[in-house]
Amino acid sequence: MRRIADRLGIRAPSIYKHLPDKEALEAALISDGFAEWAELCEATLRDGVDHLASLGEAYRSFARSHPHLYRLMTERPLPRELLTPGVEERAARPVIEVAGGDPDLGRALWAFAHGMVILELNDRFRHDADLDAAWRRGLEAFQR
Amino acid sequence: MRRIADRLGIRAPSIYKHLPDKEALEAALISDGFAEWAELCEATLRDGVDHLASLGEAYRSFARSHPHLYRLMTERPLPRELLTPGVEERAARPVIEVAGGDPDLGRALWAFAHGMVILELNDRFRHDADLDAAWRRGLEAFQR
DNA sequence: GTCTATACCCGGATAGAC
DNA sequence: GTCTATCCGGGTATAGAC
Repeated sequence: MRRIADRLGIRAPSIYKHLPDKEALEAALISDGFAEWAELCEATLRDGVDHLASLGEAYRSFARSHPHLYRLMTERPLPRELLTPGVEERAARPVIEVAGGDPDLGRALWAFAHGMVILELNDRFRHDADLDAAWRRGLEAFQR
Repeated sequence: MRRIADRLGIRAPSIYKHLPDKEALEAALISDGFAEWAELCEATLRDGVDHLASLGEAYRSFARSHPHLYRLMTERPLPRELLTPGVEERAARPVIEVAGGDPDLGRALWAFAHGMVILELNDRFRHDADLDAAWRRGLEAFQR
């Protein structure tokens, strides 16, 4: 709360005049994150050729552009009661769509993308690992 | 440190007579975790039929049996200088092996398994999701 | 809507006696 | 190798003046 207040140019206690507590602040950030991700997806699928590869690139790029937000969105159970209604579904739809409408395959694909991204953010791959190649191999597997 | 001391039946400061600091304690736990995982793998691959499916099951079961240890092993960069020499490689070998010796495919497979496991631990799947089915779909993709 | 002052809790770690 | 007492930094959150 103190660091966020710093960025806003105010003191931490002032935040509580706008939002009830930290959880509400997180929920607002997460809702915005889902909306941004959904827009990114919709743009990507609109004009892309290889939808699977494009979505993979978009996913990795989103996570690397907003690493803290990405963690907020994935590292804990979602505060669903506090989110903007419908954002979660809107964000999930493109991934299921690219999985041919199969929710189980969609979750497997999400798990692969999330695993690649979070292990990269956590610096858990060996530094000589070729992550582009790993992404390619994984997406190839899901292609067929 | 206080909670660990409680479990040991001593006070927190006593830990520092055995280990220099928290990082060293974590490294010791992580080394043990890698060793246990490697043994589990070696047993699994020794007598299993479908190696890929068996390893997937072993991975998920390991993570669910030791959720905090699993997080310790994956959520931050490894303190490699402090680990028992060779444990990381020994733990990684079975996954690369089941990926036909291809390190890139091995990393993709690891990412899928880690993604499935950590999203489950983080309670990030919808509660009506069929995780067994998602695991099956993902492993099928990597099978071919 | 902002501030200052502060309460309260929890974390890792150290000093020094026994 | 254990203990008690303590330090110091960090976190969220509240009270109450302006």
